[in-house]
Amino acid sequence: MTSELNLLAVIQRQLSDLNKSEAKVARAILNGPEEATRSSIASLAATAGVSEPSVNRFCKRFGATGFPDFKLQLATSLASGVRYVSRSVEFSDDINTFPTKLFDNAINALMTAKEDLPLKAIARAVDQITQARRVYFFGLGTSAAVARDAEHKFFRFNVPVFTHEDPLMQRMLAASAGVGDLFFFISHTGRTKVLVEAAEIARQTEATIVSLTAEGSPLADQSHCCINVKVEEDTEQYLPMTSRLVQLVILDVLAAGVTLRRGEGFTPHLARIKDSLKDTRFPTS
Amino acid sequence: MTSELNLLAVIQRQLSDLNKSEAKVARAILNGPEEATRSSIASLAATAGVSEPSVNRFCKRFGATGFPDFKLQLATSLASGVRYVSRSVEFSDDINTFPTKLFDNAINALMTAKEDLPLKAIARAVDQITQARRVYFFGLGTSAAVARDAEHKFFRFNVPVFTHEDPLMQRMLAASAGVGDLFFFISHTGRTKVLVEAAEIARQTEATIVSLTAEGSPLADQSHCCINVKVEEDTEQYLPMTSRLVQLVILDVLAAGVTLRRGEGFTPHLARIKDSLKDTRFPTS
DNA sequence: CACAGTATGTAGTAAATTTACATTAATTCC
DNA sequence: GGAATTAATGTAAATTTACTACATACTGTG
Repeated sequence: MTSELNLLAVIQRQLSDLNKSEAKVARAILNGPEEATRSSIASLAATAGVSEPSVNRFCKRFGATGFPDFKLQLATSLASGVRYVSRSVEFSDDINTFPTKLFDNAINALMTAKEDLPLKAIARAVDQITQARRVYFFGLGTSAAVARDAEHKFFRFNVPVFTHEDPLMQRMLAASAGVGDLFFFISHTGRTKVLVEAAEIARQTEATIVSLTAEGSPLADQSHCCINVKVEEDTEQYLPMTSRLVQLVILDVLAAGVTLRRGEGFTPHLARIKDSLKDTRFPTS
Repeated sequence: MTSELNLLAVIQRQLSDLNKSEAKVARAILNGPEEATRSSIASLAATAGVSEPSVNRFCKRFGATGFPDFKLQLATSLASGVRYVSRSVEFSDDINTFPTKLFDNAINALMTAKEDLPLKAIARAVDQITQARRVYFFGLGTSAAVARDAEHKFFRFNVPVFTHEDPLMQRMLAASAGVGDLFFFISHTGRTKVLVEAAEIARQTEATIVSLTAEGSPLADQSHCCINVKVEEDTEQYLPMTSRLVQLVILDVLAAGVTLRRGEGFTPHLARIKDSLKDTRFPTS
């Protein structure tokens, strides 16, 4: 009866506590959830390689009154958009399956991140950015692109923003920093040597260090304010796919925070910037 | 089978075109949709004051294979329908509300985009990237950051990838293109003049033009293959916040597609690149 | 090794859904 | 306006589906 938002995750979590045949059922469902919603108890039992009552018992174990009720719950849970069990792309995937998987993983990551946002750190970062005289966004690799995005966004706020992908430039700027300078480091792992070194250098000045990175990492240790993003990146994947999405949205949040801090009087300024782009575009038919 | 976004709306719309008893069923369902998903065909027939086959016919009329299938669709539609309200940030928002709103909007955008992905265009783009000798990712403004991200990702695939934010460089490279060159243009509006011009120039060569942009835009017109992203950007917002997220995930999809095309034999190559980054990081405690 | 307890399956039963057909209502055409 | 035709609805039987009670097999323990 407890309408669980997220049935697949519950099943996944309890997988180890299940009986042999219940586990078979669980795996069959996790393998093809939407197919399961369309199956009869007989066909699902056949797919799982168990008897029909085993399926029925499985359903009751998960709080349903019976198989039809379970299917309903499953369908509802699936419809809420996302496969909560993050699914990695297999070589057997084709064009009909892997795009959806990647989108699901992305959505999943954002939903998970939304669950416990580090609001205090965000609020603090907004304060510090608002007060800063100059803001430097530093990242390397994939995070460089995130930094670049942040630059474009924050540029709108009249704050002098700078980005540099070059570690040497990052070091030099860090070394010559002073009061009012804010260094915003972006890194998924928080362990990239040259970036951490730049942070260490900046830390010896009067500058403020903010980072968007993993909790407890060397980079976090160097920061006055660390916005901690917990995203379990699929380790089979060879690139941080989902974490950068979360980083981008968090930067959106910071940007929105700064705008709100500026108050309504600031809106015309944004409008002016937007208008200035008008002539660079072909008019809409 | 056409998974309709909002079944109740469809029923409401067709209400006048229905037979007497079908209309009774429709009203019964509209009256208590979630109750309907829990009822048997008999009890719903009783509530509506019609016979069981009438209910069955009603279900088939709305594209279901039968009553259970209809209930499933209804449940799905009810579960997903709720969160389609995108909420914009107000000046009255505080730290507890606006971060969630921004995350919701982002999640929404991805969910909506996932609903109808242009799979044919994606498949085609994967083909063309796989075959290309060289790939150029071009974007301006926010899309430049997306292009940069794509560069990092696709670099892993042994394809020579290039990005340039400078419109002049973009023009020159476009002009000197030839067979085997692929230009991948990224633009939310598809109307940015200098970018469209670069596309026009490239179009006059033997190069392939792929774009990730709005359907029917000038940029799309110049492309051999256009991946169409429909995201209604909140016009009150002064920046394309959500569309770039969708663009990024679509580029992930393309990258995954290319990897799959390469086959399993390619995995060691990716692993080698990953290993090469090892020494640039502080080891995990 | 036997016993208790649990897990799983078999078979029968009840329920729900669908199909085929009969009946009634509505519409058309002389 | 009334027979003929077509569509709409309902009845009842057939079929599929799900559930229950019970039997068997398996697991672990004294």
